[in-house]
Formats: sequence, structure tokens, C-alpha cells
Amino acid sequence: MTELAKQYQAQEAQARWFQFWEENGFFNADPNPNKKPHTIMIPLPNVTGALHMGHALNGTLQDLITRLRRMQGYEALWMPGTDHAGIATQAVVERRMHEEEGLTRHDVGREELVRRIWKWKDNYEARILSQLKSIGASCDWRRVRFTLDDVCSKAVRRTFFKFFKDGLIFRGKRLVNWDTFLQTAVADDEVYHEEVDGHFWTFRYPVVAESMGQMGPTGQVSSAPAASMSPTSPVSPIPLTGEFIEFSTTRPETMLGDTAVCVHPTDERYQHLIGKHVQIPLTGRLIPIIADALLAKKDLGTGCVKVTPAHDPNDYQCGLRNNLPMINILNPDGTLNENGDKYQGLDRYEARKKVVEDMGSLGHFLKVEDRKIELAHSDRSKTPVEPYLSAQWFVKMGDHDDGKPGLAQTAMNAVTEKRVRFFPSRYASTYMDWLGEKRDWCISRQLWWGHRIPVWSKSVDSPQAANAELQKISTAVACVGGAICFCDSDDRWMAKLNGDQLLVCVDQGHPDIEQKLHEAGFTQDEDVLDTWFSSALWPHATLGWPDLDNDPPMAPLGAFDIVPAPKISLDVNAISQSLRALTPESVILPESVMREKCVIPLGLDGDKLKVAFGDQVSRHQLFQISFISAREIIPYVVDKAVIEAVFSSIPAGSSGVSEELRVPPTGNQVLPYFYPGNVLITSRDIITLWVARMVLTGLYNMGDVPFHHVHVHPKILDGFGQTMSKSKGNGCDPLDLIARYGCDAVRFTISSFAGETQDVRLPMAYECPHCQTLVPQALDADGVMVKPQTLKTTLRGSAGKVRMPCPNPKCRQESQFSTPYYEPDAGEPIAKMVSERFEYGRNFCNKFWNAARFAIMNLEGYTSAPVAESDLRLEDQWILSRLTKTINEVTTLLDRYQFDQATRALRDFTWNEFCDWYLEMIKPRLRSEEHRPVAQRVLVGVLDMLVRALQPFTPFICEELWQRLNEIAPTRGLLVKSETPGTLQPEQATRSVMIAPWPHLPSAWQNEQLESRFNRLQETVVAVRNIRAVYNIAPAQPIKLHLKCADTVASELNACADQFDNLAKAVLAAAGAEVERPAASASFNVNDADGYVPLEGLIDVKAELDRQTKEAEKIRNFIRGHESKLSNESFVARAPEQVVAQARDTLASLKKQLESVELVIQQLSGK
RNA sequence: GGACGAUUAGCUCAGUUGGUUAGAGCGCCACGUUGACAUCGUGGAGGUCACAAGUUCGAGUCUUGUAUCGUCCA
Repeated sequence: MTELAKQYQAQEAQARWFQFWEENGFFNADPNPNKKPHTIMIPLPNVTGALHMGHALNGTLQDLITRLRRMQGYEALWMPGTDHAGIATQAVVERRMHEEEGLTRHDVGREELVRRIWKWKDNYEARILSQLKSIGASCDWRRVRFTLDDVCSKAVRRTFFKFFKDGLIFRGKRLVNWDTFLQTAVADDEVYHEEVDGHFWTFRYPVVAESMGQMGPTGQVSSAPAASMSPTSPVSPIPLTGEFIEFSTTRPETMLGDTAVCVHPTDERYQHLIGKHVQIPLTGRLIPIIADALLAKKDLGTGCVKVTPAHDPNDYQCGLRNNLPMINILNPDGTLNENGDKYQGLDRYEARKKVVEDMGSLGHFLKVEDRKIELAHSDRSKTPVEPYLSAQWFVKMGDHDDGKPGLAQTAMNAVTEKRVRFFPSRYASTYMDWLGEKRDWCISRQLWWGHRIPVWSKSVDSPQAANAELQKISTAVACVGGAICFCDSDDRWMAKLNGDQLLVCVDQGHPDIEQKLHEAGFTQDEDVLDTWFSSALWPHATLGWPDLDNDPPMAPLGAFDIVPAPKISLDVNAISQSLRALTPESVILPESVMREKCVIPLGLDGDKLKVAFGDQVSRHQLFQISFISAREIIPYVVDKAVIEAVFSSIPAGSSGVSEELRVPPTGNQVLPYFYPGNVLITSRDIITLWVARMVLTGLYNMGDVPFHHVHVHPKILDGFGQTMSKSKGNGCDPLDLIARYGCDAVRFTISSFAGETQDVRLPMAYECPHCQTLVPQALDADGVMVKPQTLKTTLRGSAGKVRMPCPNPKCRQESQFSTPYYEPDAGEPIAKMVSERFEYGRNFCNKFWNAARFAIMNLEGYTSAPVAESDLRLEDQWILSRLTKTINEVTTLLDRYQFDQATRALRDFTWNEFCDWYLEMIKPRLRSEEHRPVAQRVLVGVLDMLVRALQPFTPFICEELWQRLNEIAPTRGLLVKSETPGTLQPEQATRSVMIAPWPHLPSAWQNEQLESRFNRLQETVVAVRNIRAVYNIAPAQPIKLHLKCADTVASELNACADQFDNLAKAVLAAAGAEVERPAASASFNVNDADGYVPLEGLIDVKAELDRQTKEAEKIRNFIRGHESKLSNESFVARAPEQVVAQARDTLASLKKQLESVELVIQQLSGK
């Protein structure tokens, strides 16, 4: 056995053990009737870019819970995968294509663009998955899914089809954020607001005479003949009253789309005008004057506003409320369309200039002022977005007409009925508030990357014509209902007549129908579905829904390219028989293995049965060979060629291999076993977008919630409290941190952040690549960007690749640093971002490593044997008591997702109790021939449980230590068995800590009384050390200790007298009630004892007197506090008895302490 | 504008149902390389719990208000 290094070598352990776990299938989860399932679905990272700190936190917590549950005996599945993130990914690829080749998506076409995005996806998916693996993620990597893969696509198609059939899908108009550059709608969260210099114009519209105002607010829009239009000859003749309505706007061109002007209903200035009309001078169009309290504000400007429902969100709402027409004046590229009248074809900004000019020449321009305007910009193109009315697909969220709960309500009920619980609970209100609005879900996106909307349409002029069209596809049945609709006799498609449009929605799996539609002249909708539509289905789609006949396919290890399966079929029953015939003892093969795997016995290998088994369902190149003993299965992954060689070596028939027999399909076992999941662990910003929608679709498709708990963890901010993002330059690649501090250190630190109160600040620094000096981050002049503190110039607008100067006087070199502004030059040393806070975890790992190193070094000659409880010494009982308490606490805390507290409990135990006290206390026993065996057994037993308890937090170091322990002490532990009470039994350790049982310790080990006795010992030792420090007594110089205390206390202290020597180099010279303070001694007081340390020649009487006087004053202060409290009649009368009694006790003990100190002072002054 | 959260030591954070003298890590000061660990040990200093009012025998903790910051939704 090699000796352990003095420091924990994280990188070595990471390289060794992840592969070991994966190859042994410890990450895999399969339906197992003998175990309870535990399912966590990853909040799928999107393939736009690499993972950041937030993902590292999120992943660590999921892995922690998964590893815990696995040890607790659950069949624990952590499902990995990625999200296609429609707009974000398409935008990144488009931007890059434009930058590098000057091409737009219209240049290359839909097919080519999508091909390029897939390439990008493959790249980043691989990167993301490898990042996840680097943090030690124990996902079932065979089950990796992607929202656009075949399995997820089927779920999307089926869900859309179901929605469509149930009348939950409709088409409607909606105001979207339109990116005129990319020519697509962008989501609200893809829009940022920036202040720009703009203008605020004031115009007026003339009020037309009463006789012209016959149209109500809903009246049709009259439009003047365009030919008669000219700025100098206003549209006439319309009788005007001579009155005007004045209003201001920042976007004058939108007046071309105005459909009303609006005043406040109580505004006296305009009362008489409400219901009348004004004329838009540029077009001659008449629009009503309406009253709307929500839009118009009396005290703002003129109190009157123009209403352009198709181009402003507030106006849009007003338009809906007042049933106003909506006029779209823009083309997708931002130029004006035919509704723009003579301005048609102009860009909106040019049109704005012309409109202002023309209004001026008509005499309706009043004034203009400069103004800063908050303008929405597309995050994708960095250009201003236009509110734009467009046709979109929606899912209906509201309740049904018959009053039955709709999609939103069912998801709300799941929370009110506690079928889904939030941790911390306050986040339930975010969810409830948002769902409570029951706003319809806009699911279409004008993109090319995503699930294309499965609706084909064709114009028809009658229901009869529609029916005729549909008969070409298959036998159509007209159905009765509110809308005219038709369905397929085989339920493969559904059609609805929407005006003159015949819309046909096709279920998944019918390309033939799609082909027929195509041939019949139907066209498929161009748009794709919102990414959240597919991610909403994640919890059941990944488990294979809607395919209830087959388990979802799995990918082979380390590869995602699926290739056709080798044609090998086996007769399971025959194999089962041959197995029984071959094995000398009863082989226990899990049912699931027999059912799902093809098992081929290969013969006996020593006492082990050698078999091969391969996966029949999935299409693998890889097979597994396993060695099966009576108790466990040890699988090894082998190549296809090997397995084929094995097959060919087996005589046909003799081992149950037959060429053409098939394993009959057994149905999808995975879905019912792992659904619903247990907990979703995520960040709060997607509670609405994602969590709510998963619940909603889970209930709709599966009839059950997708998970029972939702844990919302904090966000990681930079040192200035800002969200980390690439554009601010404050983000950090977790891999850099892992490379520097080690994976376990990062995980441990990150877990210690994850509390439930607030977000976490992570101050970052740049590390000089030449001398490793850390340069803290500072905010740049704009207060948003971050940069190295030593960099004096501003980042924004700086030319070239700015360099960070190193402040170290011995270095003074400059280096490029991590910044969003440039890609570093090849071969250039880069100042990477680091955070010293991760030293917390690194130091812990090192401490733990060294504690184990000490233990292992002292295990020489270890033999396993039961330990009698009567052989346990004080420190043994104490450490077992503390261990029991700690592990129980950690278990409870993790059940509540209080990761920070759990981490702290384990750290405190390991460092402050196991290392600082227990290891120190057993050192003498380990040096003694007589006492060593028991000390070793207890030590290794405690360490064994500690390694297990830490495994979910720091898996690599734990596996490394577990393996070392397995070499030197494969049989170990302190198991209490009912048949042998009073002894602690060792047992054979598992071959990986990952699959070791989570420690469960007898509550009888917890001993409060013993702990408080131990506590007195600790306090005494600390007090003696204190005296040593105060008097600067060399550690090697022995001192004497006299303790004045009750005789019972004295006998307890005498029993562990050797520990005073061991821990404080103090000889317990006397202990008891009769002990007097020796002359020239320093003194101290612990709860029920006074201690004296004789210091002939060493004591400085004045210093000691000062010290004691100070101590006395401190005690007097406390006494005063308690006395005043107790003399308060109210307190005595009203406070609970217990509290009063406690105060009295404390006071009494304080008085006793003071007495002792005063005596010492008296003696010191008397000398 | 609405909702939620935060403000505790120089920094980053804990602090259960109100109840002894408010804690931890890092940093700081002093001492120390003793056969697990200097990524360490021993000891120490450091806080008017953002501010104001209230409830209470008693408030870091509960209520209200103010200030500042953050996030989400409009």
C-alpha cells in the first residue's frame, strides 16, 4: 500500500474515479421492483453556450441529492439533457455567420441554416455534457436527451395534437417585440432597455363636426382616397369644429396607425368631446375620441394621448378594452406597409422625419423637445425592437366554458392541494400569481430552429369543399361542435375550418399523411414552437411518453451517434434455464435484468459465473459482460467485436442462443416507474416560464404532477451584487475553478452557499499568469462592466486588446485577461478569473484528507473484530455521540434542501471535533500495543461513516479514501446488530462508496450527559492553553494543574487526567473540593470548577492581577444585567418559569465565579 | 406601478417557535514547524444587528414607516 500524499491531489482522483463509476454502471438507474425510485430531471441547460457558475451550483445540488438517495437505497435517476433554445441558438449562429461570411439566413436558406445550427448544437452539447461530468454529475448518461431529438419530438407532436383536438390551440393576433433586423419576434426576456436620446413632439388633430361623428367607437375606419393626398391640400371637405386635440409622442410615424385619441373620463377639459371624432390630417382618416381611465392621465402633458393599438403595448390593451380597430403600418423589415399611405416603403425613421415635416406644413405641429427615452432593444441583434401586431398560435390557459378548470387552474390546484410543494415556500406565490392571470400562452416563434408547427393549411370556400379536400387524405368524419371540424377515422389527424382556412393538425408518426397533404396542395405553417413548449414536456417526454410500448432508447457510453443494432436475438427463458443449470449456488438475478437484458452465460470463472448481457431494446454497439456472484453483478463494458467473438464461441443451442427468437415487447417500464419525479432543483427566474408549464403539461398528458418538490436555490452574483453574465465580463467558467481548486472543493464551497435566505456574492479576481498574484475585480466607469482593479482605462470603447498590469512589484508584467471584448491571442497567457472563496472547500478537503491519512498511517496491523461497548473510552463514546447527532442532522437538513447548514454541520464535525479533539485524544492509544486494536477499530469505523456521509458532497476524495481503506481494512465498521447487543460488528465494505449504504446510527449513541462532561474537559483544556498563551509558556514546558471542584466532578476529571497531559501538556496535580489556590498561580474558572496553574518564577503578578480584575468587571456587568432583570417584577411574574429559573441559575453561577475571581484578586494583591 | 427578498464583524454569510454573554469562514494581531495537515496548530482582537417608531417583562428575531440594494411581474 502506497503512502498517501501530504496533500490531496484532486485532479488524480477525478481522472480515476469518474471513469470507474461510469464503467461500473453506478450512475445507471433502471426500473427495479425491489427499490423505491427517486427521480430528478435536470433543468436542461441550453446549447447556446457553455455552462457557468449558476449551472455548477444547480448541478452540484442535484448530484448531491441523487447521490444521497442512491445511498439511501433508492433507484436514483438523474436525467441529463439539453435544450435547443430556439431563438438564442439561432441568433448566435446567424450572428457568427454574418460576421464571418457576411451571409444572412435568407442567403443560405432554411435547410442550410438548420444544418449549421445542428453542428453548433453538437459542439456545445458535447461541451456542456463534459462540463457536467467534470463536476462529478452522476447522471444516467445513457439516457441523455435533447429537446429536438426523436423521443422529445414525438412528445411535442402528440401534445400539440391533443391540445388541438381538445380545442386548446387557437390562432390570434398579438403584439410582439419585433426585431426588424433579424425579422423575428423576440421574447420579453430577450429584450433589454436602454436610454437613448430622442425627441418629444407635440401635434394636434382637428375635431370634426358632430354630423360627421355618427360612427361609434366601433365604427369602421374611413380612409380617404390616396390620390387626393397632399400635405398642402389637406383632406377635405370635412366640416371641422375649429377645436383641436393636442397630444405628444416620441414616435410620430405611428399616427398613421392611430385608431383613437383618448382622454381621462373625469377630465373636465374634454368632457364635451368624448364620443366625437378627430381627423388624422395626413390621411384624412376619422378616429373617435374615447375615454379610458387606464391609459390617459389628466396631469400628464395635455391629458390626451393618441392610441395606436397595433404598435404600443399600452395602446393595445386600450384597444382591446374599447374594441378599437388595429392597424399595422409596418413591414417585417421595419419599412412602412400599404397602411402607411404615401409613406409606404420608407424606413420607419425616415417616415418619422417626413411625418413631422408634413404635419408642420399642415400647421398641426406645435413643438418639440429633446428627451431621454427608454427604448427596448433586442438582445440578439442589439437593435431597437418595434411593438408589432402579428398572427400567432396560442394555447388557451383559462377555464373551460362549462366552468371546469383549465390548464392554468389545474396547475394552481396542484400547489394549493400540496401535491407540489416549494422549498422555500415563499416561491409558491410567484407561481400562483403568474398562473392566476391565466394568460394564453403564445407558442409560435418566427424562427427556423425548433419544432415546426404541425399544422397544414389550405384555402377552401365551403365546409363541403373542406370535406372533399380531406377525403383525399383519408376517410374524414365531420364532427359536431362549436367550430366546424373534421376528424380522421383512425384518429391520426384533426381538421378545423377557420374562416376560409382549412387547418389540419397531424399527430406524430404519420409522415404518409403529411405527404398526402403536401400533394393535395396544403402547406405547413412556417413557424416553430416556443422552446418552452418542448421543455415543458421534459419530465415525461424523456421517459418515453407517448410511447407506452417501449422503453425509451438509450445511448451507449461515451457516444451519442446511434447506429443500427447488431441482429442478435435471444430466448430469455432458455438462458434463464441454462443459468440455473450452470451455477452451483442460487443466482439472484434481478427480474428487471432478466426481462430487459439478454443474458448469456459464458461459464464458470473460479467461484464466479461469467455471463454476458446486452441491451436488446436500444441500438448499441457496446455490450456489457458481467461477472455474477451470488450477491452482486460486476459489469464491464466491452466492444461489439468482443461480444461477437464470444457469441461465436458458444455452440448454438447449448447456451440458449437462438438466431431468430425475439424478446417480446414488455411495454414502457421506465415511464411508470420514474414518473412522477421527486424534486426539481432550479433557480427562481424560470418558475413561471418553465416550472409552471411542466406541472401543467404533466397534469394534462400524464394526469399527475411531474414532481412533488420544487427546490429553488439562490443565484450567484458577482462581488458587486450583479447577476453574472458574459456581457458584463463577470462570469467564470467552473472548469477553471475545478482546475485550480479541485472538483470536491468547488462542490463543497458551492453547497455551503446554498441557503434559503438570499443570493450569494462571489467576489472574483484575475490571476496574473506570470506570478499568480490576484488582482481583485473593480467596476468599470459605467458601473456595469467589470475589469481588473489595476487597469486604469475604461473597457468600453477601448481600442485593441487591453492588458492588465500586475501589481506585484517583482512581476509588473501585463497580460490579457478574461473579458467579453476579445478572444485572446493564440499562445498568449491569460489572467483567468478565480475566487478565493473556494479555498474554503479546498482547505476542508485537505484537512479531511490528512485526517484520513493519519488514520491510515496508524492502521498498521489492523485486524477486524467486534468491539464491546464496554471497551469504548470516553472519547470514543463522545465521537460516536457527536457523529450520530451530526449525521441525523445532515439527513434532516438535506430532506429540507438546507445545503448550507448540512455542509457546515459536516465541516464542524470533521474539523472541530473529529480532527481537533478525537484524533488528538486517541494518539496515545495508537502508540500503545495494548490499546491500539480497539482504537484502530473505532477510528476506522468512525472514518468509514464520515467518508460515506461526505460522499454526496465531495465524491472524489471520498472514493479515493474508501479505496485506500478497502486495501487496508476491507472489513470494518461499527454495526449494531440485534442478535449481538452490546457489541459493534464490522462488515465487508462495498467496492465503491457511491453504493455504500447511507449511515444510520442508533439513537442510543447520542448521550447528552456524556457530551456535557466532555465539554467540561474541553473548556478546561482551552483555559489551560489560554494561560500558556498569555504567559508565553513554551509548548514543551510542562505545567501543573490544580482543580477546585466538587468531588464527583473531580473523579470524572481524574478518570481522564492523562488527556490534560496529552492535550495541554499539563499534569493534573490535584482535583477536589479541598484544593486551594497555590501561591503564584494563574487561575481560571469554568462552569463548575476553578483551575489554578502554579507559575513559580513565570508569573507576572501585575499582569495576572490586571487580567483577573478585567475578568471580575466583566462578570459584575453580567451580574448587574441579571439582577436588574430579576428585580423586575413583571419579568418574574410574566416570563415562563423556566426562563426565570434559568436566569436565577445563571446569576448564582456568575456570583460564584465572581467570588472565586475576587478571592484570587485578594490573594494577588496581598502578596 | 405590483410582488418577493435583503441590509448582522474589514469581506462573504449563518442566526429555528422572541429568552443566558449574537456565531462561522476568510482577513487581521501574537506565538508556534511537536511524526496527519503551514491548504496547519494555539490563543486573541473585532459588532449601537441599516434607520425610526411600536408591541412585549424581554426584540437581531414580531408590527409599521423610512432609506438603500436585488430579483420577478407589469
